[in-house]
Order: sequence, then C-alpha cells, then structure tokens
Amino acid sequence: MYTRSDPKETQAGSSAGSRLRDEIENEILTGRLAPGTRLDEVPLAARFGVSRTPIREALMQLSAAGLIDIRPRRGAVVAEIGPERLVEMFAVMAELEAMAGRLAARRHAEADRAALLAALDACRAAAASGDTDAYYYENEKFHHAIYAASYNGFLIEQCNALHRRLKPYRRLQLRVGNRLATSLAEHEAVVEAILAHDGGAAAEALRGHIAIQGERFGDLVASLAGARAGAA
Amino acid sequence: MYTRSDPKETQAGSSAGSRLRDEIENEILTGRLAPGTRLDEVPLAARFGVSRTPIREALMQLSAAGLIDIRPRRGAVVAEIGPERLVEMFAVMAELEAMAGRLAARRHAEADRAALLAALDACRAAAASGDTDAYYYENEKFHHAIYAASYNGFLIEQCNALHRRLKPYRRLQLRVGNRLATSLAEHEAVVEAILAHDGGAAAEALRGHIAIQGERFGDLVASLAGARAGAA
DNA sequence: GACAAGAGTTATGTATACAAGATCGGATCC
DNA sequence: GGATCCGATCTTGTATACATAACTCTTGTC
Repeated sequence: MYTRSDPKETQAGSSAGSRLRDEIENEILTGRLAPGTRLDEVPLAARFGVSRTPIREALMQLSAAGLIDIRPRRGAVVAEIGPERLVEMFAVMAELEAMAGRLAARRHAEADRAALLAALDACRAAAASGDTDAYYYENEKFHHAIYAASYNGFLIEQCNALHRRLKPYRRLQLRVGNRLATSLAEHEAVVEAILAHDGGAAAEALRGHIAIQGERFGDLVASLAGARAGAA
Repeated sequence: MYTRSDPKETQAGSSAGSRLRDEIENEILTGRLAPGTRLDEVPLAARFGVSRTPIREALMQLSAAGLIDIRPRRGAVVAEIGPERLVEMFAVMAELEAMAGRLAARRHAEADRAALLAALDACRAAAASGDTDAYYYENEKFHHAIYAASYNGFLIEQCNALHRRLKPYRRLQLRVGNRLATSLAEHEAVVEAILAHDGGAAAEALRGHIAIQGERFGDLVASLAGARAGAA
C-alpha cells in the first residue's frame, strides 16, 4: 500500500537537507510559521546549527512545493494563499480525488477493501467522541486509503502533495458548524460506492465531499480571517 | 490570458539560477540529454562558466519538477520514465484537461472563443501541410488556450507543468500512424463542445483525446523503444 | 582465474569568504 | 513640512575550500 513515505517525486534530499526541509515544512503546516512570515537564512542557519547552504537548499525545496515564495534577492516568505486561490486548489483537489475514487472503485483489491473499512471505522469512532483533532487525523488516513486503492502511482503522488498543502485549511474547515458529522456521512457514501464498484458514484461523492461550494466558501473566508487575527 | 510566463509557482529563480535551469531543462525536454544521463556538477559548472553552487540549485529545481532524479551522495541523472508510469501520467493529464475543458465550456469569454478558434485554425493549417513539427507547436498553443479559458489559475499551472513534462512523449505520439488527422478531428470536437457550453461533452472529448488506451499503449511503447535505440 | 578486500581517487555535501543588489535611515532640497 | 536622493547596512547570490561518502582499480588470496 502506498503511503507518504514513497521516495519518488518527493525526495531529492541531501543528508541534512531533508531533515531541515521537513522541520520547516512542519512549522508551516501546523501554523507555527504564519503566512507572510519572513524566512531569513542566517537566523534559520543559526537555529539549526548549520550553515546557510543547507538552509537555502531546504528553502528552495519548499518553494518548489509551493509552501513558500522566494523572490530573487528579496528573500523567502511563507506563502500567503488567498481565498480565491484556495478555492481553485480545492477544486483541483476535488477532481483528483474524484479520479482516485473512480479508479479505486474499479481496481481495489481485498486489502484495500479492508483498509477502507478500517479507516471508515476509525473516522466513526473519532466523530462519535467529538474529538476534532482525532477526526482530522483519521480523515487523513481515510483519504490516503482511497488514493492507494487507485493504483495509479503518479496520481497518488499528486494527491498526497496537494493534500499536504491543503492540510491546514482542511483542519480549519472541520471546525466550522457541524461539518464533522456531514463529513462522516459523506465518507460512508464514498466507501459504499467504491465497494459497490460504482466509479461514477464514488467520483461524484468525493467531488462533493472536497469541493468548496456555496456557503462553505463563506465559512472558509471566515475561518481564514479568524486564523489570521489569531496569529497576528 | 494566462501563458506559461506566469511567474507564480514556477518561479523561485535566483539571478543566474533560472537561466541555468531553463537551459538544462530544454536539453532534457528536447532529448539532447537522454534519460539516464548522468549530470555531474563540475562539468556542468565548467560548461556554463559558473561555480557548482548555482548548478546545484538548478539541479534541485529540476528534481522538484520531476525531470531528474537526485540520489543523495550519488549524483543526478535525467529521469527515466517507464511506460507504465507514463501511462499513469497521461491518465492524470487527461483528467486535468477534461476539468479544464469542462470549466472552459462554462466560463469562456469572447476573447477565449476567438483564441480557441484561431488556435484550431492554425492546427488545421499545420495538419493540411503535413508538417508534424508545426502541428506539434500549434497543438501546444491550442491546449494552452483551453487551460486559459478555464479561469482556474491553479489548474492552469498544474496543466502547464504536466504538459511540459510530457512534451517529448506527445511529440513521439504524433509521429505514430495517422494520429495527426485523428488529433485534429478530436480538436474540432473539443472546440465545438466548449463553444456550445457543453461541459460534459468537452470533458469527455478531452479525456479521450489525451488518454492512452488500447492500441495507443503499444504505439507508445514502440515509440519509446525506437527513441531509445536512436539515442544510444 | 575469479572474487574479495583495501587504498586511492573522484564527486557530492557543507562551511566560509566574497560580491552585489535591496532596504532603511538621514540629510537636503523644494 | 514633505518628498526625494544618497549612503550605510543588511541580506542574498556566487565562488571557493574543506570533509566525507561512493566508486574504482589494484592486489592478494583461495
């Protein structure tokens, strides 16, 4: 089963470079480094006890991943993603996940079936306990299980990359209204469609599950504004 | 109208770094640097008259773009993409283009309408003249016109990136059989669907246009084998 | 004669030194 | 009083030097 540890396409890490990259990336994804924050090389180098060279390397990789912006001669800042662009990204994510679901419906094996059901159960448990963070975590595993069942390695990589990039915003979304219960219900529909080998239904269910449409756009903007105010 | 010159997401270029990156990238995309070729830093540095530092930077960017593989401590080689992976990539490309077409059908403006028709005419002219290279070039512009009309900036970037990566292989494909005439006919259908605001038809037409299915898979493998033999 | 172990060589990873553009502050002019 | 121009400082971009892991060729042994 494919997981995020797949070396291909995500690699390109020198010795210390990867560690630094992961380290900084984590701080961005968890929000410890807020969008707009400057990333000066010298302080980072000092903090990690290395020279500027591996820091520059890590920053360039993060830039390639879209997590930071590097403007020539003007340094790096944590990427600021506006609402409109976020909607665009979720739209593409929805399409990719729909594709994964369609393929999964056609290609999934016994092991995938088991993994999907297990992930769904874990989601149910987390939702029942009302623990948003736990649900967030299980939700992630659930989606990865779908990607894996698509048996398209390149698609899996693309989904993983985009999913990671949208991570913080998915978390925000879950906090809104009773999105948690809704999300779980959608998961059930997705699994049902996949296990029934109904690719069209799986794709549709996932598209609807991911896409930001109608009032959810407003929710997202509100969340963003709230998060920004909290960070500042 | 969006073109490939959009700085966002593709950028992260220092002063000389971008130039080097483009330079090496071109040699890979045109096949001058065949898959599997080692990319040693010192010779490259000597050739471009710079030190190893900007060369390493360019290589890391190419690695992030998936054009080369960097194995820690073991140097960089031009990425070798096997047939199965290529099929996976074309499948994702088909899906992204289908999405672009669906959005374009719903969102295109007057200017996009004109651009699409102009690009289609150019394709017709190139096909009539039987000039494969000219058609290849116009074909590219045609697809970019579709991306642009989707009005989803993130999708446009993703399409551009993947399109560029698949460039050499699309070229190979055109050489096969009378794919050129078939391709033109498919283009006509796509434009018709988009202009008629029929998103579903546009998506389907593009999916079929891009995807590698049935005998086209065999054609691709044969082309690859031929190209490899020619390069060696 | 073939295989394995070890030293020498080569190439990559990292640190540091140097060059040059960008930012910020102050002084001058309108 | 405000804006603009110029210089000092800081930060990035590039070059070079050094450390270390990988490769290779040789040599010795079975």
